Amino acid sequence: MPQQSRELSPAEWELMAAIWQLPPPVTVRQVLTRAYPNAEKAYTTVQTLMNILVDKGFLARRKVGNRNQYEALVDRSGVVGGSVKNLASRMFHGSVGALASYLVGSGQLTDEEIAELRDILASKTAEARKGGQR
Amino acid sequence: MPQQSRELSPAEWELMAAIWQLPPPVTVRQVLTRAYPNAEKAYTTVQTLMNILVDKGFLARRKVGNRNQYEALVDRSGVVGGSVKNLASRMFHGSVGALASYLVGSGQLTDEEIAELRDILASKTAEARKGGQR
DNA sequence: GGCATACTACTAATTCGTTAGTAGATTTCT
DNA sequence: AGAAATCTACTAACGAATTAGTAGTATGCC
Repeated sequence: MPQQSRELSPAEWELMAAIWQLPPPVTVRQVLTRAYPNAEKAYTTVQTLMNILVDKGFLARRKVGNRNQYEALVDRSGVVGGSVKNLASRMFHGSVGALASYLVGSGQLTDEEIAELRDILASKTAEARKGGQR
Repeated sequence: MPQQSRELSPAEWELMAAIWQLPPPVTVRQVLTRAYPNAEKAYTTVQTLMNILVDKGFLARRKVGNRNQYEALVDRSGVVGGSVKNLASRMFHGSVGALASYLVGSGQLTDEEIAELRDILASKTAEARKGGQR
């Protein structure tokens, strides 16, 4: 039975990234070609992984004729959010804010990125002020 | 031989978090007590993991008498940085900035956290302006 | 001195992730 | 039609992570 919303392993992420780029539904062949244009992985490897993703509840599989078609059951931002929360919980006692602070203070951002963030935050702040607290 | 700067697994992180809190050097017993005050893990489990951490180059082990003492060889922020880069590379094509943007835009931050970030960024910006472009 | 406790080194079992092969059915090409 | 390619289902194998037990040695308490 399908387990709910675990985390994507690195190899699984590579496949899901390709699947989110393709128009649904997708086939094993399409995912293989998109994710590994130079056949870095074997067809059956991708097949196995996609079936695991079905078991885990990330993909739906539908047999059309005697071929399988797959469709994403989760969207990218949801999975990203889960992974981020996971990282934050391990490293910052679950505080996404602390993770964000670390990033900003870590010196790993370019000046452009810092400026961009400042703008985003300015609009957020304005928004909060306008909307009030609900 | 000691491998260099891989990533910490979840269980390994728990131990390192305890080790970074304790004054060096530490013993297995100290780490066990700190990380698992209610004996959630067995003594030998922690022992095994700490020896693995030595193999991986995260800890140094020194035999004093016939007891082992351990000392961290990496600091917390370095490991955090590595994990963050790792996450960014998998989810945002390696862009830490994109990860930061996602965090700020994701609605996972409280108003206080947003305000705090805004302040940090403001000072960063001022700093950059003062330093000028070299 | 002897019993209990503690520590070390070693081994083991289980699970998960990753990769891919094989067998058999089906489809397609010539 | 017969050969080649493709697809599915199943199996396998290996490494890493996690957890812990056992045997042996040393330490400390009464």
